Amino acid sequence: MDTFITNRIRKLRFEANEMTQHALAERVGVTRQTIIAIEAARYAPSLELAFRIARAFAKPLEDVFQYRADA
Amino acid sequence: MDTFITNRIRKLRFEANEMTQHALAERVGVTRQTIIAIEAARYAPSLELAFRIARAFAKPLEDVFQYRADA
DNA sequence: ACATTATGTCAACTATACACGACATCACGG
DNA sequence: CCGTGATGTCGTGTATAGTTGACATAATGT
Repeated sequence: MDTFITNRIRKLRFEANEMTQHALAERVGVTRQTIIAIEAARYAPSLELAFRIARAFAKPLEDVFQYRADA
Repeated sequence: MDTFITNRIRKLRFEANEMTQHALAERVGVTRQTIIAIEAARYAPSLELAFRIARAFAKPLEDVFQYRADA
């Protein structure tokens, strides 16, 4: 169960000139705690937020978030 | 403002041998009402469900769901 | 005329994404 | 030694995704 969504946000933040969680949060319009929770995969973002995060990194969505289907 | 996610589910259902809403719902593990609401864009699916729907059509996620960013 | 299938609506509920404030830790620079 | 920035936790509250059951309607078939 857990969550079936993984992500590469932390990696992409460091590749993107070491963008901080706070900076990313501001860019995509959520709070710092939300970015922390998503990075830690405590929960998956909404589809809309996933799109905004992917766009913040100028990457296709499936490059940032992966779905592992062992349902 | 409404929702910023649009989708091509209805079109893809008919292209996929006229798959019914009920059949799609079963394939992705949600109820029929959920598919109706998403098709009608009354709300956006979760990221996880979006991945499952895209996979049901064997399409990349961004082929099924679009984000329009006039926030 | 009746049954069935596909689509849609409504209301009440549960689960979860996200906000907000407070507080803790660690690294770094002055 | 102290301040600040970056990361993380906890608790509580709100918004929204998704469920369930009931009911409506149009289209098709027998």
